[in-house]
Amino acid sequence: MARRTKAEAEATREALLDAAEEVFFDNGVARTSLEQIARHAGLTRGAVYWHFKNKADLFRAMLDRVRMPFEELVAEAGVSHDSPLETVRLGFQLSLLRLEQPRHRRVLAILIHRCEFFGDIDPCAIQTEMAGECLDALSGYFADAHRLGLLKEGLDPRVATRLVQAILSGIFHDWLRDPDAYSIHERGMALVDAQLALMRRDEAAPA
Amino acid sequence: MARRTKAEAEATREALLDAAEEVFFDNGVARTSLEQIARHAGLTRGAVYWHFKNKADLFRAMLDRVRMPFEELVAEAGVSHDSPLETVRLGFQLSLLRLEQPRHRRVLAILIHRCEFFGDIDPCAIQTEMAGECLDALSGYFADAHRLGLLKEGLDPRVATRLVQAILSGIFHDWLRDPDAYSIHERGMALVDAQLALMRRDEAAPA
DNA sequence: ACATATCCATACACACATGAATGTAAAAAA
DNA sequence: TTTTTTACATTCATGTGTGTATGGATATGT
Repeated sequence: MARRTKAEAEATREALLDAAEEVFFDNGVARTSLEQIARHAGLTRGAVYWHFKNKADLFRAMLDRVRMPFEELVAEAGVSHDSPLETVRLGFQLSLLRLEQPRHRRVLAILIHRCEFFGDIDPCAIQTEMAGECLDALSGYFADAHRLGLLKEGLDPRVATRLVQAILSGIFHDWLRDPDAYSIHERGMALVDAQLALMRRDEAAPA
Repeated sequence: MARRTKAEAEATREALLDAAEEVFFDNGVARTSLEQIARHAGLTRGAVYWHFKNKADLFRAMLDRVRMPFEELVAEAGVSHDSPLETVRLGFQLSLLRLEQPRHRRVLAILIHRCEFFGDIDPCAIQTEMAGECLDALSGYFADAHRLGLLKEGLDPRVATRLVQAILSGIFHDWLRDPDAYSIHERGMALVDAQLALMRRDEAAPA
């Protein structure tokens, strides 16, 4: 076929990434060929190999459309709370809200449940990286909370950090196995609020 | 080659499963051929196709060597505690201890991080099933704890259940991404003990 | 002791995915 | 306008895995 204008070329690139999301989600990464992705977008493998080096490169590009670390979410919201515990709640809320967007839901489901490492892609390492960013942010907030005397007596801020991180990771994985079963935002916020209530120092006994 | 005795045949079957564990763990399920598994066991694909119908069947057999639900662990321990919260702690402890056995560690790492669905195997469904068993057990224990007035005032036993389930799921997934980084039993028990302490009703105010 | 079923190796046919090579018509540069 | 890139489609060569069919030697039942 003929050459397209720059805007049209960018549109087909996006179409390929959209197609990749859908086919990867339905069939798994390993079981889908580049031919299937191209045909699902109404194109051929020629288009794929023009825009991307290979399957791993396509996969990376697909991930790049959705990644945004924990702290940027809070920073982008622009609201700076006086209490670090409220900041944690906000970060939680923003993270869960983004998960309910179809694109993020699909891509993360692919990353977690529908691919294994191939080429130079190691989904496990990517997950570890994302979890690490989240952990660093949380540990900072809980260290502040501890300094301000907001945590329950005898509660190590590092333990508090790991508890909340584990809860976030847990509801994330559990929900991702069947995203249509319930709203992760709704159930997740109920759990964080309950947990934060448990970890907060009793109002009757200020520092 | 020649026919083997029944014991020898069973031994080669186990050898194939052992080889499958190692190669699946190293290369991922999709990227490993039955040829690789056979050669790693010092055999050929003929042996594989004799003992197993196909790769999915081999995979299922590999899983069957390690599966044991949450409640059977507690029942097998034989210790019946007066407090359901202690029972939860025991179940947690037994689960984490089993995870540190090399075989369980490898197979679960394969199930969670190194395979996507293929043939009639859906790892996601298997995970959901395992999580469901765990959730059912926990919800029973926390319902009992609530009836006995062991939980903190205002703490819904269903919320408590989901919190502990999320924590278990979270530390499980996080640890499995890098099992050699730390002991899941050690860190996991610290978290459960902290969480149970947070959820227990204060001693000063009995029911 | 004989026949047979078992346990595994070897060989074959088939499908399918990859990556590179080539073709091509239009957009962009000159 | 002419030339050169661009943005794909088409074709081809190669490798690799699967499933099955076949063979062969021995353990096992009778």
